[in-house]
Amino acid sequence: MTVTLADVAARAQVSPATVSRVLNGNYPVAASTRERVLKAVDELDYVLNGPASALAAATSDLVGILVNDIADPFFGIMASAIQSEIGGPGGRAGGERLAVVCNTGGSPERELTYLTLLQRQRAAAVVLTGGAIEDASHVAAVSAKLRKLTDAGTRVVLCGRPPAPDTSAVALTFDNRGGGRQLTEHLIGLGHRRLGYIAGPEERTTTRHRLEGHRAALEAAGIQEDPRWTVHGRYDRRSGHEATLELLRRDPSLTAVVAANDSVALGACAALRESGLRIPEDVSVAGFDDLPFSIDAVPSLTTVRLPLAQAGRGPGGSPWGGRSRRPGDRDGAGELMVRGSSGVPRE
Amino acid sequence: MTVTLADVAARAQVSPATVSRVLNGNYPVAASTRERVLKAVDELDYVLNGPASALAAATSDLVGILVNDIADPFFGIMASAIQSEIGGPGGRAGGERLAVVCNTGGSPERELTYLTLLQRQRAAAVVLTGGAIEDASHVAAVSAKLRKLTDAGTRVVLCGRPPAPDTSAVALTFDNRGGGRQLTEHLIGLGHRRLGYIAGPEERTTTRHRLEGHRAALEAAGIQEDPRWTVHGRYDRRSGHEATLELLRRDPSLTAVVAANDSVALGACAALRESGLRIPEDVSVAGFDDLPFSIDAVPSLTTVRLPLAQAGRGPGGSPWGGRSRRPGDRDGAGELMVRGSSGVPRE
DNA sequence: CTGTTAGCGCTTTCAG
DNA sequence: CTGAAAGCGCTAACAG
Repeated sequence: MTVTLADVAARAQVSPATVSRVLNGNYPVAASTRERVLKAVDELDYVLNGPASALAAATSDLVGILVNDIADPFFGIMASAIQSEIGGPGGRAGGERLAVVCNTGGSPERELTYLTLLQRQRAAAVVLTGGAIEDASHVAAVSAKLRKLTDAGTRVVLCGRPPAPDTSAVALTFDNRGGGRQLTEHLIGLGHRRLGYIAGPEERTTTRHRLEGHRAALEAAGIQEDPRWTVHGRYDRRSGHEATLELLRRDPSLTAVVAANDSVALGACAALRESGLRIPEDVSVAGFDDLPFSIDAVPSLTTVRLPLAQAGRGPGGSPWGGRSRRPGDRDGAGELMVRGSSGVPRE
Repeated sequence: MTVTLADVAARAQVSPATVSRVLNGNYPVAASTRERVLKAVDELDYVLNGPASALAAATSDLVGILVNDIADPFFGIMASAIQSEIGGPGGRAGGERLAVVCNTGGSPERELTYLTLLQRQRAAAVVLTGGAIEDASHVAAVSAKLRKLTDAGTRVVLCGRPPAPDTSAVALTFDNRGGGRQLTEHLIGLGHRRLGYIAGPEERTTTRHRLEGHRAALEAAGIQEDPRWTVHGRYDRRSGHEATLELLRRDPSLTAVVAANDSVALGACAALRESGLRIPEDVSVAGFDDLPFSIDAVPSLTTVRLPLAQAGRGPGGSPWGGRSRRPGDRDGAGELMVRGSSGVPRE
């Protein structure tokens, strides 16, 4: 049947404990013994039983990464960054830690379900990425779960979402508000006074922060916002397309459209073009995130670059290094990327 | 300390065995008893210990999905599709199965490492997505691993890569060869006779198949291929940019560039534009995969659409349904999407 | 540095 | 339909 640690021990003529020590490399073992054990492992083609060792040690090598949409490169890039950060050696069995990417699809229930599943697996850490849902009861439920997780020894990291109060979770945030503000300031500086805004789903922190930044810029410039200028949608291209058509219907005199993210902006560009409008001559467009494809849009997209690839490497050092973030550290700042899709308004 | 099944049993005044049966729902239990148990679970806020149950039952709910690059939507879309396919109820503990997305980064070693990790976790299933590496020793190593996995009861599914001989792995392939051929036939039909090809990394099945399709089309049209017309690179935008410059240097008379995938094609477009060439008037460009952003390129990309979102739903029914693929079923066919980036050659 | 000895928390026959 | 008991395979004190 399946080879167990005891079989290896027998073959190497040592005790099971010794084999375990060799495999985990966390305890001194004589070189000659180690070799003998390793040889036996190899000959028997032995593979450690993960559940058994997790049970005995009361921890596992799993690290859960929750994402809202795995098909969206925004999350893919973060997940990739996080994974390579934790991937290094250091896992219990001398091997790598297993990064578990879980796709919540933006659903609160699934988020909670995955958190429970991860709790059940006694995950070593869980990382929640992207904007959080702002519904009060859900926030409470998540906080409670996170508290249980940290109590059980699971490290919790929030990446791109605000800190969870009453929780020992480390938070690495992005400055969505500041980025949104910069973007709109740039457009205003160009002379725009009538700007449409395609926001993401409501009740999402990212959505709210970006929108707040936009409004702060408007206000600072003394521009009175027209309620017709804001439309909510999803974070995808299709949504950007529809929302832009809606915006145009509501107020054809808009000279700029600011989108919740780059995908939405691409959809907006398409809608504008179909409507016979030139970018940026007739309408300027701006995105957010600076995903790789944004530079290839024509004209290339003016957007805000977020340090997505630095996710998992907090300002206070890697959250995996055991050091938690020092209060006072700044958010991951956004960098305004001015490109071809924004220009001076028509007339 | 942490609540165990025994605590629940005590509170519900039943034996641990009964609690287990209620939780797993795979054994008759009196309704009144069940309720009592569920109530206790709720009151105690009990969470099943995954490792312990995996150890005792010798299986787990984990499903591993191996991807070459999680930041690439090509894989993200497939992973998402697979996850939603397996996500439904049916996991051991009545809950969802935990989909584990593992990022190999295209490295053979990491692929093997993850396979071992998954084997160690006694995964319920593993899905390998995307092109396989063709190095003989690696292929042998992977096959051996897969055989061990299936022997241990893990279901193995190959998605977008050729079947593994001597393995009971289910394979769902994409018709890369046919797609490549269609694309080039389209270009030839337009009048192109001098076509550059930016291939993916060597020793990858996807790369080889797409290239073979391209060459088959060339040959069928009686076009003698010039060795200078093919360049190998990576599956990303940057690579497409560099390769295009190289292609232009080698033979400025090229009238079309066929790229390994859409990202590469975008890079190619950028390089062409920087070189003062218009698309498609001076040079036509074609991609592969039809990722969401491709339609938003300007001009929009002529490409081949692959049924990525159907990954995990094989032609013979879902591979998760227990039914394996019937021999003779056809590959996931590619659909030629003719768009603005391809046109008749100059002159 | 190595062996012995208990469990970790759950599932699963086997009885009742 | 329910309980008792025997592990699943490994780790972690504790001695030597």
